[in-house]
Amino acid sequence: MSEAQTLAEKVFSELATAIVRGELAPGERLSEQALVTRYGGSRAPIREAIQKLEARNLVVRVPHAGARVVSLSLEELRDIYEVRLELESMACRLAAERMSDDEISALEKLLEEHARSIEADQGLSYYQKSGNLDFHYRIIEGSKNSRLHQMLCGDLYHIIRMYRYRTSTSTERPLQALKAHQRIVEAIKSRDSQLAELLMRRHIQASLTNLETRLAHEARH
Amino acid sequence: MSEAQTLAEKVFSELATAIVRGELAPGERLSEQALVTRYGGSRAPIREAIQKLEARNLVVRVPHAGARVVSLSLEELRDIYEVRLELESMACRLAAERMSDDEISALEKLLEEHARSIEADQGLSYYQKSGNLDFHYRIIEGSKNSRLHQMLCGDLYHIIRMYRYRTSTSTERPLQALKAHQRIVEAIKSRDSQLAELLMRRHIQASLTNLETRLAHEARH
DNA sequence: ATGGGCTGGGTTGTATACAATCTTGGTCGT
DNA sequence: ACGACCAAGATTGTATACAACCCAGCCCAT
Repeated sequence: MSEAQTLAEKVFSELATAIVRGELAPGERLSEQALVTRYGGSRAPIREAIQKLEARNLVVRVPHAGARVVSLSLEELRDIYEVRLELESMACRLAAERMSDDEISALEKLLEEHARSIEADQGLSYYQKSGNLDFHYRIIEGSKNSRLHQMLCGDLYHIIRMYRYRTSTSTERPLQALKAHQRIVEAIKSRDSQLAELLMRRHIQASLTNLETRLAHEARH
Repeated sequence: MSEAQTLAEKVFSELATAIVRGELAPGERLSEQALVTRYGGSRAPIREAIQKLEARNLVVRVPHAGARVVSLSLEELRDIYEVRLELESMACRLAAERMSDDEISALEKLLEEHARSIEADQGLSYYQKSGNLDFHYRIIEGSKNSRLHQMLCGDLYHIIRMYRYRTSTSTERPLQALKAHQRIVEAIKSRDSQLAELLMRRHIQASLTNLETRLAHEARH
């Protein structure tokens, strides 16, 4: 993802992916000593890495008590999705107003690739893991709002991806999602910002209800 | 604002207020050594404090080059306000749906106090500094969305307040703002979430244009 | 048996020392 | 004179050592 200019950044990066992948369970404690023996170095850069994780809301740190991998309640997760829903709808509206024609045509090509990927049946997981995010990522970039980009990509997506990991979307969703994406791009292409926002809102809301049913299903496990 | 359980938190708190108040100019460099001699302690807690500041986007840190107080371009400031506009409008919509009747009546009383404050002419500055924020703060809390609260109060408001400091609002605005606040509360009381959102959007947009004209005026100074 | 207090171990917070990197000033060459 | 290179100084990143604090387990009293 990024080149580690310093040891602290490197450790941070590795820990972040480990948390997102679920290799470190939510609520699990992060002992500085243990991390030192595992990743090498000394406690100073490890502490810095942990603090960077705290800044991105991936761990919770209480003074004199240590750091734990964040463990979100269903309410908190709902809160996050609620915010994401609003921000990404906003991003889509702005993208419809601000994306260049070149960016839009590049986006169309991306969706064509996705369509082929899905037909091949092989790239189903590829689409879901990287492609879907890639689409949303481009929309966010298209908003031309750096702070919005930072909030969505820096702070929220890690957590969302973390909780999406276990809820591998059903086989039906990729097609459904692709169609939604196509309609969104269509709206963007015609510079209909209101429609673009509305479509994105519904698209994300669908994924939210999807997640909720899965979480509810898992809760009664 | 908060009780400092550790030296790092204390230094962080002091530095944060210093930055917000403009005692540390945007772009000014923060030398760890200098901070040690000023605030006491050693470099470890100072570094931690600086990192906390970075987490809240109050300073920018580049590896091996040190930390500087954030200096926002007009575009970045516009981006931030754009996001705040959306999030706080959202908060107002949610507040209209979720605030308890008691909270709403408490809000009404707050506005009555503000009205008296303004009439007394004395509390004009009080209103602007603390009261206005207090109103918005209660709306945000009323949204019952913890992450939204965190983003608006934790990340965005420090920066907004930092740049509002020099642009002391004109004497006319408090009255105008109070009226807007009253209309908003009215909408909330009647549980008209759409109207509440719209009113809040316009209210913030007004303050945004106000800020923009002041910044433009200052730019040509 | 149960609840409260205390003590020992371990963890985090802080201080100091060393290494790696950047910056600044000067010098040299063109 | 101007620009590039180089070295010294200063600053940040990292390592190690010490102090303060929390937590678990045990003991004792009720």
